[in-house]
Amino acid sequence: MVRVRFAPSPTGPLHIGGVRTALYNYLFAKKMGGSFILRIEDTDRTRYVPGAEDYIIEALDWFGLETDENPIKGGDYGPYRQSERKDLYKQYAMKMLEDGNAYYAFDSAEDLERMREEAKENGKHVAKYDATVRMQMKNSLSLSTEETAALLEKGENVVVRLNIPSDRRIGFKDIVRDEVSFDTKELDDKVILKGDGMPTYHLANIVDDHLMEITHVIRGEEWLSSTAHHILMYEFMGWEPPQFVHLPLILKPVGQGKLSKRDGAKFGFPVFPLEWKAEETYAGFREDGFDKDAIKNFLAFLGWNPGTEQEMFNMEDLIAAFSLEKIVKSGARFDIDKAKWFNQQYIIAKDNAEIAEVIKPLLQNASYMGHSDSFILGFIELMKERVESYNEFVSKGYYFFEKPRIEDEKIARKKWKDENELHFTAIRTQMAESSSFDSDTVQGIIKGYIGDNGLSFGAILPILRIAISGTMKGPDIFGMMSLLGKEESIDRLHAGIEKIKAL
RNA sequence: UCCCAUAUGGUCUAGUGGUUAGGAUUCCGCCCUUUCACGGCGGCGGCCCGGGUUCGAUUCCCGGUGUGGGAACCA
Repeated sequence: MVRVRFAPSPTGPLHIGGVRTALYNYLFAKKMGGSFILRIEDTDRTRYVPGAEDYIIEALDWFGLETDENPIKGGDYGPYRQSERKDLYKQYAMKMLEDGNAYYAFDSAEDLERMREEAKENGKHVAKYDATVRMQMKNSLSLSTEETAALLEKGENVVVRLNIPSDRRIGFKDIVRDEVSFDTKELDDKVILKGDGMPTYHLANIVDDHLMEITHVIRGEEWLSSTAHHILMYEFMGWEPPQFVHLPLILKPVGQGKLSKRDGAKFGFPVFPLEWKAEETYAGFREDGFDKDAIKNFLAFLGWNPGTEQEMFNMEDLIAAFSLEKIVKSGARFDIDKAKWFNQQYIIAKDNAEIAEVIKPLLQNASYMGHSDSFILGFIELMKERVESYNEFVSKGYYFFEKPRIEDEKIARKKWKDENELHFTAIRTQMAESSSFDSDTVQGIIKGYIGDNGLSFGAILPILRIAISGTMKGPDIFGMMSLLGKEESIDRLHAGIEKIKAL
């Protein structure tokens, strides 16, 4: 039975890279008929951000990445919040202590600082708390039993560190990267239990993954370097380690480094699934009008591909096609253009009624009230191929709900001829007299008039379009007029012509 | 600096000891549409570098370089 977990830390809003990690875990779990677990890694009390856990849950919920076990609904392996498992970790730290695989250390922040300074003076570029300095530090290895007991009694700066063996090669198999190995002399004696009694990530992680019977650890590549520590800890505990899968990181669109929360504002696109409001506000894909399925499809392809040329995948197909072996090894730059393209494709393919559910609140926010469902559905049909986000239905299609602003003044001026006055008066009269006003009828009236009077389409259509919608860009003019209705179309034609004349 | 990982058009990627190195996106052009968009067609653009093995290397080997990550009582 496959069991995987998504284990974010509630230190702020869930990053889009975290969403991808969650997605891959979910896809793998579903593919294998296994369980997908949410575990909250809140062991750092100084970085805890209220609301972050709710945000994580809401984001997963928005994407429909349902978890089988989580802090809210529980499960057979709970609790699922590490802060609630505090006592558990201590036991295992004690076990490692007893076996000599860990030791107490009593160094103060100043002691550690001094150690680092000295290392630097000795020409070392990296200062690690390891076998080379271990015996010069204040710990249960360097101190006598009595001294140790006294310091333990005092209780200041007491941490538990891993006793990393020297001269060993720790190797493991990563499903994406194959064999990876580290020399233990590169590894530091990591703190596993902190002064406040909380475990660090490393301890909590292996204890929980073991206790929760996690079979595959699918996480970001930033963890690759500490995996040797984890393997060693599984060994110390006599536990079977899970399979490891380190995902390539998502990089900035341009420049150096991984995608960060600042990049959103910098490049003008969201890097978070949902909007996050704190001292600063960070944009969210949802609020920016992205479709959740489009984002999932986009994210799935950032670091993975099925090896075929298909790239539009619904969840079911994605689950069927997904495999850990096809995960790409190198980091992927975040490309918002690709995300927008996926979004547009999804909007076009989406059922109008479904789109209506999403955009109705947006229309309300813009104070566009009181429109019938059929009007909204007709509006969606006309606009869906012309927007790349849900929000653009409102920003680009505003003139379906209020009087248009003349945007293409230059074209209007250029196309305006005095005789248009006469033509449009005649057209208005014909429209007023028409008993029906469907798209074909409107088209018949306009084209008929043009034909009967030996005019060119170019003499009439651009002015008509600008009068109705204010812009040269937009859906089929006859469809728009029909949807707007006879009264409104005639009114706009009249008012529009007056405005154009005055330009 | 050390360790680990990684390297195919601008970006996301497929793939191979002999291929015109494929797809997607972006950009450009044409067609469709007397608008825009969608769609269709076409184009620009690529195997990190240097050695070696080989009849032949983008592919295998060695060495560089670039890039990413890590080197916390953070995750």
